[in-house]
Amino acid sequence: MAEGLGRRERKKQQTRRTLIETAARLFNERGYDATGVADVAEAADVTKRTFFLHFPTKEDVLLSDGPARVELALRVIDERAPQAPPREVLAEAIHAMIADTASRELPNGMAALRARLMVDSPAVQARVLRAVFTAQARIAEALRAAYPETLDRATAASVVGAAVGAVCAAAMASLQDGDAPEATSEAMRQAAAIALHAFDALGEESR
Amino acid sequence: MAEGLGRRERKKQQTRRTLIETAARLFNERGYDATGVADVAEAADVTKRTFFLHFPTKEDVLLSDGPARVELALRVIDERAPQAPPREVLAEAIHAMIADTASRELPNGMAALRARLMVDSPAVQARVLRAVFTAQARIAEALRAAYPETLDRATAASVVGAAVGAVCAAAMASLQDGDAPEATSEAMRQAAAIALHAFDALGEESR
DNA sequence: AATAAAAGTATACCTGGTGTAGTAAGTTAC
DNA sequence: GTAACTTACTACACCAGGTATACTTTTATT
Repeated sequence: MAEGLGRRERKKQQTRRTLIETAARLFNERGYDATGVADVAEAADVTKRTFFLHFPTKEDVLLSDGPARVELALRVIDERAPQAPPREVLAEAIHAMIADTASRELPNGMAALRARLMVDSPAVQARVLRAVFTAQARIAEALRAAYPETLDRATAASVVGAAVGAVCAAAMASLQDGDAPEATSEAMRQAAAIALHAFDALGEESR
Repeated sequence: MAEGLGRRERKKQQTRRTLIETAARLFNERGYDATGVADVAEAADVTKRTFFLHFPTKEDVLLSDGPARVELALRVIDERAPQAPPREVLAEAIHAMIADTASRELPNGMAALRARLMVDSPAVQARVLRAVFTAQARIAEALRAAYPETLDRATAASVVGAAVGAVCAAAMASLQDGDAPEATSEAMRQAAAIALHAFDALGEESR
């Protein structure tokens, strides 16, 4: 996406990629807490200050694909609503995010690393949860905005919260059981299916 | 609870209470980021080191009642399961937590302060979400353990994740709308009712 | 009264993160 | 082609959250 953006932009993206890869490698080798930002910068041959010009915190280097995934979900909602009913639109948005995670962050091992670091680093766990929470809020708002007559804020927040909460909890449980990637994404899909029954609680016209 | 525990323990609890009250007051007056741990310690007439002997991080001083609330939910599950069906047991546990929040942390303003700080301090938001996530995991495990034949880990994680996710999302939405405390707790109860329909997705014997 | 345990003190230190000013490379205009 | 403008990056000083260590003082035990 957007390739020919001049040498300056290309070098910037290169620095960014190098920082991400270097950080992932060092976190893997030495552990998260034992790897300082200074170490990552040193190994990537830039200064510590440059790291923070690319990522607001140490944890954010693990979340590079997050924003794109949220945009994906918002695009699905924008394209499918309000022709399709809320339940189907939300289902498709959630499934798009699950598929995106499986295709972009399983090959390079980023999802697995993040899941592992989440278990034994409070800071990583906190950052990931905050990203999920923010994404959830944006999706809920987009869904409400797509059906302004039939969905209020609290209801939209509830059904999206239920879906996202269920999917995340199932993913964590699966990963802690040591499941293979395919088993984990299947568990996420099943959790979504279960949570989407929250729509059964709503009136006919809100589903 | 447990009053006569000797002068030493009483003084320790007194120091702890003073730190909590002082921190809450200063956060209110000057804002969270503008108040350093050193300031809180100074105002409470102890050293910075003493603060960290009572609370592992600056954020934790806002979460003092959290653990007790989780224990409450676990006790409800322990007492009511497996006689009552999973759906009812989870509903009662959630309602107990909502009621406890409303009764213990609305009078002293702690809930309101925490909600406010959560909005404009990433660190507070992160810590609160992490606490919720941990609580959710413990409740899911307790529920699964109470019905070992009929609930697997992923399913338990899904329904609890749905319920907790919905309640939290609804609470945040309500608080950001500036609702009064009673309106917020009502929104939480409604969200729980909606999310508990996730049980409809399960087989007859798992509900 | 003597001893042990534990809360709190004093102080130095580490690391994540920011402010500021400057350099050098890349881009744009003449 | 060169001058002028941007901007990614550097260098360095600094702050706040959090930890390690060694010490003092109060409470509990016998």
